[in-house]
Amino acid sequence: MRMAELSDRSGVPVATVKYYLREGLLPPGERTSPNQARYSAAHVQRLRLIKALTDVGGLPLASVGAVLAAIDGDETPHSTMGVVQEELAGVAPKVSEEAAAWASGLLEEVVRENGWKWHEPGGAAMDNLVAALATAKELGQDKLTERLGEYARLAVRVAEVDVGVVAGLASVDKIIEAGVVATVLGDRIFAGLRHLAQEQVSREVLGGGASPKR
Amino acid sequence: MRMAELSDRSGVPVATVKYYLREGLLPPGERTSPNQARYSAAHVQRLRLIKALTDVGGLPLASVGAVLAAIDGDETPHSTMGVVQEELAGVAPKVSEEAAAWASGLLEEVVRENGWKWHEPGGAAMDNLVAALATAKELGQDKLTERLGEYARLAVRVAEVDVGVVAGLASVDKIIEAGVVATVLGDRIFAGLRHLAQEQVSREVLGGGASPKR
DNA sequence: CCAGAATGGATAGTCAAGCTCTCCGTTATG
DNA sequence: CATAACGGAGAGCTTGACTATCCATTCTGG
Repeated sequence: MRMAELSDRSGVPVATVKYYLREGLLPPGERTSPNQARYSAAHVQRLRLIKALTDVGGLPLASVGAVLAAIDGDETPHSTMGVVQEELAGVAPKVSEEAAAWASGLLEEVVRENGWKWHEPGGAAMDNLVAALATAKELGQDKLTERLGEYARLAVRVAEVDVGVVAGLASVDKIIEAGVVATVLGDRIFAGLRHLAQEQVSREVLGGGASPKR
Repeated sequence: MRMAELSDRSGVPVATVKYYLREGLLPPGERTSPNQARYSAAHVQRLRLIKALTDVGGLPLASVGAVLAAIDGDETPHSTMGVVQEELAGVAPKVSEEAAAWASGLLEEVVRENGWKWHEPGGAAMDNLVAALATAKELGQDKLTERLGEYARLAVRVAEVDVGVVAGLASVDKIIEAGVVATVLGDRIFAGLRHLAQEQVSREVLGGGASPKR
């Protein structure tokens, strides 16, 4: 297919497709003459993935580029997921030295309790978590951080489901793409479910009150 | 205190504080003369909250403004949380008509299984969830959506902890602010824990492989 | 008490992200 | 063969979130 059809099938405007080509997010089509190209179903799928990562996942295009490069590279699923997590986490906001130290200590405890281990510790995901905990502390929300252990135990349960989603897929490529999608969309889906559940539980526990306004 | 100290204690540059004042995110200080003002500890706290919502929560300033207005208004905790969820969800990405219909059906099932009810159904949180599910469908990630029920059950468990965090606080104001923080930071914290857990579980289940690259 | 720093207020400028528009010379197509 | 579509490149646009510059007051330390 050519530009117009690619644009049509993916729902992405022609000008935007050209922009993605320029930025290297979409691989060039197969040349049929010095200045004509043909695109495949893979291009449509790729555009859909880009839309999912940006619109639903909220990733900046630069991060999408990094994730796509990781998918295309022949890394292991594990290391590809590492890239996804780094990009999904983004740059952690800075917090005060002492709050960060306190948060690291708290997290350390949880890590120990759960018997987690790292070959190369750290990573943006952890930096972000530390920043979020430190921020909660700075805002004086101690109740929230006191429950970290409970959240961690539930997070393990969720992660088990996550891994179940990707395990048992046929090809490595499938596993990688499913892993990326499960991680990025999974966060949104779980957050959405949590919000719905919060409303239900809070009505049960705290009692009525008006339903939230639209 | 005056500008310089407010800026210093909150870590927000003077120019930015002035900008927030202009935008109405920060209430004006108490006048001491026609063109001088004094700020209080409440202003410092407010600035910290703004930073938390933008930096950690990733909310645009306009949404922060809406959330702050809801906090300041004398709505019930329940309706304030509704505003937070609306703003946190943002504008749901558009998806195809049929994918959305399918996702709504799937979600309907989960809602029924869990016995959830709404006075005024819908809301941005649900729109977002539907969009995320529809996107997963469009990407062909059926495994993910098949597990929705499991995720929902775990989400309820998480929500129970969430509500436990805010329940039993002394004043209504405390409950509201804690609720906002727990919702916004809670999403980040849980996502972080989930990512850490994913790495642990995937190594156990899928076996080694290199650790993700930094 | 007074020089110099700080303040509040307003306006304009900056920067990055993510497109979108316009050309242009070439290529397909009815 | 006329006209529509294409690819490629460049400039332009919009939004969001600041940042910088002025300026007329108001503080403040020696």
